[in-house]
Amino acid sequence: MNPGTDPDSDRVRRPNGGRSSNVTMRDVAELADVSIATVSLVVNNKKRERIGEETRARVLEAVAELGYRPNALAQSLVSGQSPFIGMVADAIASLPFAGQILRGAQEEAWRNGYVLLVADTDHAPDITAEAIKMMIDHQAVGVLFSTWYHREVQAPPLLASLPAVFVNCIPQTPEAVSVVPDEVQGGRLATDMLLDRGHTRVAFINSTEEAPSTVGRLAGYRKALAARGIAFDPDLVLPIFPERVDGFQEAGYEAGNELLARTERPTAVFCYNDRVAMGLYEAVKEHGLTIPGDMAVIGFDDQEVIAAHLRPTLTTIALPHYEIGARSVRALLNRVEGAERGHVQRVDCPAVVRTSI
Amino acid sequence: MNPGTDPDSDRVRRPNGGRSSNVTMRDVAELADVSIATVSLVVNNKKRERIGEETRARVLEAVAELGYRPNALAQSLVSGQSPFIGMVADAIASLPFAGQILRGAQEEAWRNGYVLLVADTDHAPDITAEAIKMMIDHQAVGVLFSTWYHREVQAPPLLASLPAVFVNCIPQTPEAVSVVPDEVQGGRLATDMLLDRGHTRVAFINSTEEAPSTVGRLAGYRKALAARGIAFDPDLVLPIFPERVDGFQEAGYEAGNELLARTERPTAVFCYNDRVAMGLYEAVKEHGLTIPGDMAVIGFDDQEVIAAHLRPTLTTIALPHYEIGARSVRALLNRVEGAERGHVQRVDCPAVVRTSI
DNA sequence: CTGAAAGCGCTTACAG
DNA sequence: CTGAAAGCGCTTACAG
Repeated sequence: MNPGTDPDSDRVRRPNGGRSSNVTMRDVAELADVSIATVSLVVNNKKRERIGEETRARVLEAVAELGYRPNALAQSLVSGQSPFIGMVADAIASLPFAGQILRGAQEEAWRNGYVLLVADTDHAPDITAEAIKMMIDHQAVGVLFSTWYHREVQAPPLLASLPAVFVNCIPQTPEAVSVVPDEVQGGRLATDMLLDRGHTRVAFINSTEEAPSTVGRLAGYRKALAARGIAFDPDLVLPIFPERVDGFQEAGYEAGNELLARTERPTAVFCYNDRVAMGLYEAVKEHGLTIPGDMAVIGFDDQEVIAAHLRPTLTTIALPHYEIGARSVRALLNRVEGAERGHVQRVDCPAVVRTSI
Repeated sequence: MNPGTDPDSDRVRRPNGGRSSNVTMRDVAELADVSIATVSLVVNNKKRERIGEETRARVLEAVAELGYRPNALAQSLVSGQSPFIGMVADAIASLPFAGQILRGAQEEAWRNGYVLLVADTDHAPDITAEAIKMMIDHQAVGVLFSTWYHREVQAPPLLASLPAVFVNCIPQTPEAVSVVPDEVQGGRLATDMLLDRGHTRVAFINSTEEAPSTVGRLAGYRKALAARGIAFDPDLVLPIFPERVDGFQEAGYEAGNELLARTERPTAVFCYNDRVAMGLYEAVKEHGLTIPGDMAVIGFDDQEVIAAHLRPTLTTIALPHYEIGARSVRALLNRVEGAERGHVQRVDCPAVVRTSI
């Protein structure tokens, strides 16, 4: 701390904007009276054996006194290793879902020494392109391209220029790697749970968009039936058109009414999602019937606001968003390392048992 | 493109990990046969007048041919200006709300040439600290500290070391700058809308936590009454304890039953939030009454899944999350510039009219 | 009109 | 055991 010999004034201090945080390795070196190379070594705890105990202590003391923290940007520059993983999502804002993916991705990224650079594109192609460019410019090792609901997508052309993994979506490109929920398994699980409780006439209110969720869940429903030797009855699957009636709840309500008007009513119904179930509840109640007594119902998605607070609370199948997020960064990192060839990874959807079945 | 004179092999190419993207300014310079300084000038479109047309064209061509993009990290290093704004949120995952804040913040950040570094802490103090450190290490110009519901917070100590703005929350520190929703205005608006429709006995089902939302909305409710010369009747505000009954819906249901059992029923009710309204709907229906005929109801939050799809659809007051996010980065940037002294900025909550009043 | 040089904050062989 | 030097990919005075 020899202030007398410290040629502090000779040094050009912060000729840059001045916006930079402050104390650099050079400051530490001067205070500890060692070279910056030495500071680097002790700060990074490298080649421990080569640094004298006394010196190391002096450096550490200086670091503490100045509150020094290495500039991560400079470190990246020299190491050539970016600390960033990009994540471009079409709608973090719309649903809690995307947030869970983000969380899973973030934690797995941190665990591996990476940091997430996120962008919400709101489906705008130009924003998507801008976001990807931004990520490339910041040297992201790769990007997670994520959608808030499971679907097929057109991969943005820019994505070809760096490692990418598709999260909750599947592009046409065969070499792509995707991580998505296992819709078939989920549909089967939902149906099995109803069947397990002795129901044999199980209806399925399914949506009509051509999507992995609609076809997958239906396939799962049929598998469950087949496994028990129950014949598939087309009359028991009710198609809904949420876009025509302004929402899933509305569609579920109508489908429910149709179901309840039948002479031979199903005793249980598997709903395409919790919103549909919410509408169905409404119909059942208007008919003076009770759930699950007169009709058992199971949903899909585990959308907390609805599922946990309907009367009765809704048993449902959860979408494994957190896990999908986490696995996506693992897949991306593998891909960066050169491992991980194109394929889609399906993650199990767990049941959340409440009181509607 | 003189390959003969290009001493390519003399240059040490990418002695780093090899992870780095690829083409550098040096590559462009060689291809265009100019110095890297020149490349820099044309790429950044600086000192235009000083670059010959012919040269500029040659450089641009090389840039295009190689697909060169500047390394943003290196640029930051030399300019001393970070492109990052940190955003630490306690729960992006839980609700759609936080996502809207993120979106608003992101767009405003991009507009100003910044990029968001986001971290979801799930309320864990150690993760919060780690996140802030990470942001400091990456030279973020400042951080947005955001909570998913409006409340008072204890500012993390680390936040003292760089410019910060509190988003959707208010710390005790007086010099802090906060951006929050205007609860009083919102409460008043909700009540006014009911009053405007001729109701005079307007109940308010309010939550009991000591929070800006509960006290603010109540204040707004009273103001609206006072402005019309309607005496405040304490019996008309029903306290609920959502944590005791496992949810707002459940609490709203119970409060609804209590209200409906009264001999002199209110004709309209302002609910603390949409979830409470959802529970109230249930109670009203069980009593064989209709909304808004027998009872008008207005909510708060505009939680899409609920508000837009209840039967009848719910009129409610929206939380201006997007705007809060956008204003927060404006405030942060001002703070970085040295302007913006400590204060709290309240953003108006707009009404979303549907069919329940 | 253009290039050489210094420098941003670091790390890593290479000497000694 | 420790320091000087080169270099990461850029930008910006300063010469010419």
